[in-house]
Amino acid sequence: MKVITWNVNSYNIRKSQILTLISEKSPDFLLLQETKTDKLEESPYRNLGYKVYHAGGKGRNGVAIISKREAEKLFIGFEAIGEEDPQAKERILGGKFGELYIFSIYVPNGSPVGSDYFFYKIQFIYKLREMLEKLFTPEDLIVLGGDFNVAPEPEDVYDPILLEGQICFNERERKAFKYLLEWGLYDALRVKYPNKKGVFTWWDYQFSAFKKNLGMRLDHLLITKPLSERLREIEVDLKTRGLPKPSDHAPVIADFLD
DNA sequence: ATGACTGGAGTTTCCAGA
Repeated sequence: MKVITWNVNSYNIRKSQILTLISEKSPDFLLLQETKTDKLEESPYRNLGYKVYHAGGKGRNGVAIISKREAEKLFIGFEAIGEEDPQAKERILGGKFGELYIFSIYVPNGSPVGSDYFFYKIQFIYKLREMLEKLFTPEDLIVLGGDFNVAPEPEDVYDPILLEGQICFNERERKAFKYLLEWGLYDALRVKYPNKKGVFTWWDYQFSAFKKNLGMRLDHLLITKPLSERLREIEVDLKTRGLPKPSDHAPVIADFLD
């Protein structure tokens, strides 16, 4: 079973790259973030044998699940914990696929540090754990994939001294992210590569950051223990980030034993 | 040339992204 998560930074601009990724990798589940549209077409994916599930707003946010299997149930926003948060409805989309639960997540950026929006981001991460507690147990087969906008450890940014305290790499965000994991999730990349340095998923469009590998690891596949035991391989798709007119994020691709 | 941000909304500029 192959699962890919990718912040595409606009569905419309990245459409052909998305179709290429599907053709080349044939994922069982493709999780998209920042579709930045309220309408996501279905026919190109139907033709390739995929179902499309999308929750998005005009010009901003937007999460999708493109799946070979049909969802038996969908989870949108924080409805499971009784929250009527309109933003969350464009940032959280989950589906039940047999015994698997797959989520596409787009955590708010939260800039600037210390602003109301920053605290909204922190709360958002705590609420994700609350949602898991309400719906599941850590023995369930769960994938939380997406752009979490948090680099969890010093190895996950190109310069931890320079970036300490900045957005996506400060104590409050790392603490919230760790608390989410402590419910019973494993950071799939670190399951396979616990100490590997220089693995990033986002590079600024400016300053030739990708060429110099000045990036951060913000996109994650968080999985429960039974899935971590089935993790075969995981990689960041640098080729897609290197294409002309790329997203600023690279896809993260994981393969599990069936 | 040792280098230059992108996308969306909606208008010719601003804002968010991270």
